[in-house]
Amino acid sequence: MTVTLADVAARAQVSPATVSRVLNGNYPVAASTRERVLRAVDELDYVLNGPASALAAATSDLVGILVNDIADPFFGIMASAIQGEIGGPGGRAGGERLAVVCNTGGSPERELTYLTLLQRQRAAAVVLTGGAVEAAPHAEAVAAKLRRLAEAGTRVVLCGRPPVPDTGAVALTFDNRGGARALTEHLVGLGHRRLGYIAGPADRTTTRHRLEGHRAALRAAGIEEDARWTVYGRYDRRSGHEATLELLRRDPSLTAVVAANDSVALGACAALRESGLRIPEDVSVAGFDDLPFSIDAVPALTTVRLPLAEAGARAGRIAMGREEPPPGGITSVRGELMVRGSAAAPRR
Amino acid sequence: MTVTLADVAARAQVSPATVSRVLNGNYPVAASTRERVLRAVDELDYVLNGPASALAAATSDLVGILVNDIADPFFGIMASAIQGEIGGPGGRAGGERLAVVCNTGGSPERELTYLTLLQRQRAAAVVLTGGAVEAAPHAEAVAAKLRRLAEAGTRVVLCGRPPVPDTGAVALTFDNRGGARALTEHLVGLGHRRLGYIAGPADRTTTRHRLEGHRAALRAAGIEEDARWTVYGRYDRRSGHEATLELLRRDPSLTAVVAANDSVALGACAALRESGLRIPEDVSVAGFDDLPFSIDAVPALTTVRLPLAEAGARAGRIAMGREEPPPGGITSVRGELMVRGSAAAPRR
DNA sequence: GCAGTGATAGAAAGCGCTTGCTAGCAGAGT
DNA sequence: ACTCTGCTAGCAAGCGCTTTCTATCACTGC
Repeated sequence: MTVTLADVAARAQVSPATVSRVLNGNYPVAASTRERVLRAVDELDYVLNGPASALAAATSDLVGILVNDIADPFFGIMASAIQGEIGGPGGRAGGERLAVVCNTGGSPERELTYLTLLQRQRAAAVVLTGGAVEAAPHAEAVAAKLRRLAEAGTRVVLCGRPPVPDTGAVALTFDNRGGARALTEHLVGLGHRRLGYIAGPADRTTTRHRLEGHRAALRAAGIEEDARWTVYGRYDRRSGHEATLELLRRDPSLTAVVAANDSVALGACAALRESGLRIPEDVSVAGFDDLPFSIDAVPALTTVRLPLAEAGARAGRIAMGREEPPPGGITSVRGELMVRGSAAAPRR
Repeated sequence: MTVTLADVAARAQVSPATVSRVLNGNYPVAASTRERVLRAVDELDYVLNGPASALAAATSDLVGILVNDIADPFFGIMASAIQGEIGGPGGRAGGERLAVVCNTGGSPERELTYLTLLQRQRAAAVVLTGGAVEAAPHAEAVAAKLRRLAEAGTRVVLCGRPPVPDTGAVALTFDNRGGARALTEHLVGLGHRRLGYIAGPADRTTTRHRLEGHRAALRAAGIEEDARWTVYGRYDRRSGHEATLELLRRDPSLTAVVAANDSVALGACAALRESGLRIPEDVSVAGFDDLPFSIDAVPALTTVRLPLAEAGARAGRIAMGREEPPPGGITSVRGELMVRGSAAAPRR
């Protein structure tokens, strides 16, 4: 029923071996023969059987990209950049590879299961993006999985994610700590002394690093920490909205709200406005990531731009073996402070 | 080097066949035997060889999701919902399936290539999302591909995409025409008579349908069309920005700008503001899709909400054979007009 | 004119798994 | 006691491809 290599071979009057070689192009085949084979392929509308080929060759052309939330442009932009370099169809990369993105939804179990699924498919490479869950049992399970993948010849790249020692995984880490620190320093420089902070989920590396940067800036400015000023939530708008109301309840005198990311900041803006507060006159707001919509907020969001596309592209190239990994397999990618209208000197 | 079924079998003192049956669970195996096998699997840290299994069983557990732009939440939200139902890891679906999203970037060639790649992998199902390219040669090529996929037993579902006749593909289509019409009717009802329209790429079904709906509303209101009022662009913010400046140049007396989607609308807002125009006092703006950030625009965007998550979930279930396809394999999903602050009665 | 040399093509042995069919065996029925 | 039946487990034949090794053939050079 379905066309096989043998059918093509018969039609082209050559052996299956020859057809295989024409298709893979890694063995000399006379031009005339090649043409005959190609014609037969075309006429029969033959499509290689991926599993069979992967089995025989002991390699596959699958590349997995793990993201925490595919509906979040933060990941979408990275995934897009990675995929662009993987080649996938249309990429300038050589053999066509199937770059697939897997949505973990931030769940550690799903992450692990996807990793297993990818291992099962004998993926050529795997790129993990975004913050990792820090809880020890999970972190260790992931490390073990990555080690095993590497052993099986799968290239592993971490993009915007902290290094995982002893796994052979290349890490392009975002300098969340530094970016957050610069951001808060900017606010402090404007004169803010009472700053609320809306953090992400408590067990994520990204959350911790950004919070650490924020606190480092406060400490450097001699501002004493107030436990009421930090609220944990999720990385979405809704969470920013809720958390802001909570912050306002805890301390109505806050002059600035620093959000874990831009979506959260947007939710914060909405909550502030609903509370009758003007931005930035009454309360300044700052985000993180500088996603495309952030510049359209009114006022435009002061935030930290992360080179998502660049980092993704680089991760993609490294995953494809088209670029040298950084020395030591680890490098830190810095963000850039984007000063815009949502943060100004406090007036109260 | 790598552990195989045979290794597990040896360790559990059973035949490979038995191990396979334990793992697939579709054949009676005595409880004691099963347990012994499972223990061996665990001890050896065995991971099934996907390609081998797919080859032997002539099926795979891969489900492909094609999106036009993975960095666009419009697709991200649908993809997320689809993936949630596919089961993937963590889903309540039975056997674990690898739901993968493929980013075509809106390119017809890539779309075709991904389809081939998926066919090559003998995917269990494929879900195509978003508008299709209408150019005849391409549309036909896609139709042929879908037909072939269906023949090979791959379930094909179109989500937010027009039906493709004679392919056996199930279609959950968005009623873009109706939504657009309702939106423009709303604006016209507010008193607008000179409305600019920023369309998407000219060859997309989505673009055409929305534009048709818009024009139908104008016609119904007896408003004569002006060719200057329509500008084509892409589905992104930047395009909205540029197109708006162009519209303003062509006819500074416009009182409303209707955008192809919310991102475009955001760009339009920015351009209007830069041009010294207030929203909605001087110019009303309307979007489409109602993405999460749209409510945070200032003023909040009047737009048409598309049930992206619901449609995606349904598409996912159908792809998994867990829900009956709609009668005739085709159904239209309606949008809902969201009246918000960005559109008001014209003042000039 | 004959061995030597390259260039091409074929034969065949798997790759690791699934599954139809068969075999063994214990308890049930007569 | 003997066949029948139902439950398990094993055998072995592939699934469709890649790749090593070998064979063939046309030249080349002496």
